Amino acid sequence: MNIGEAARASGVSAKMLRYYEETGLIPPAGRSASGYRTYGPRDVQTLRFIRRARDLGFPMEKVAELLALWQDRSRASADVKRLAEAQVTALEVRIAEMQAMQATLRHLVHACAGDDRPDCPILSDLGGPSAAAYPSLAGGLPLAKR
Amino acid sequence: MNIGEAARASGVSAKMLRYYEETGLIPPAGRSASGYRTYGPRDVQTLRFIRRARDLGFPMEKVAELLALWQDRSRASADVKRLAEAQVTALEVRIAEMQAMQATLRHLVHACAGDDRPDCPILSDLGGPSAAAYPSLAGGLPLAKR
DNA sequence: TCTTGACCTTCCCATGGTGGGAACCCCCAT
DNA sequence: ATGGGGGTTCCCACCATGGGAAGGTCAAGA
Repeated sequence: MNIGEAARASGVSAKMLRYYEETGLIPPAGRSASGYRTYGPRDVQTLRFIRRARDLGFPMEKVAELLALWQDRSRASADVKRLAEAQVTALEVRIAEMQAMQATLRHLVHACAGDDRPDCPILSDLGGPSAAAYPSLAGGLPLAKR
Repeated sequence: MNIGEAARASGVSAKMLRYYEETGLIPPAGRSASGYRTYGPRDVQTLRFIRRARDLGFPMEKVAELLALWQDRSRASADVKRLAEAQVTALEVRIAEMQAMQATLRHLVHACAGDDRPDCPILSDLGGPSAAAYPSLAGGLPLAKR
């Protein structure tokens, strides 16, 4: 299989395949005589594993750990579970942060007339000197990706 | 006020202050004879506005729009409200994605013994050929920032 | 007056994952 | 032999932020 086919079969883009190889997440693929990367069904399986772990929100670093455990036949399932639980917690934190933002926003939206007059509690709140309950310490929130 | 003091007073780091200026979000600050940037209470208020909008998860682009509306005395509150509502929706989407991940993860965690044996449904699921309900199309999720 | 330390300046680099695209090579079918 | 659809490497951009180097400035205390 060439890189494009492996990408289609695994759901990981060719671009990412090269990147994963470069960063050492996966070992260098074999090469054809003319320098093309070649992949087997086993590689595709590994890539699918990675893809799914990413889809569950694991950062690359954790994906690497999961991958290592997956390939270690003498692993303890407790180690895997720990990673998964940590991810659940990480998600919880992020979700809570965003929900706090949402609560504040909904409150403000509710108070805004939304007509053609300039008075707007949303702006006065953002601009005001008040200490207002801001969810601070949030993340940059790259809203919308892929 | 020098940049450090303005940073402390507004909650925006000096680094970000320079960056906001560079990208045109805020106009260039005045300069002292020796080249130091100088800020007044009004600037601090603007910075606090920006900080709060960021804390509500607005991306820079939207912050710029909010800022423009804030400074436009003839704005229609409807425009502000629209922006805020869009942000609520954006957050909703992200939250839903993460909750889907969490649901899948919790399910898997629940099924894992978490002892010293190697058998682990989490790994078999990630590695398996099954189509399993993966929340795909999620974000990169830069977990943990600031 | 001189030193010291806390401040400021600009400039470059890194992050995390991903996509875009240029410039070039290779393989197969017509 | 030619064209199109692969592949390869390399660099750039995103978004918003932090880190740090190299050097100029300011104010307080000796």
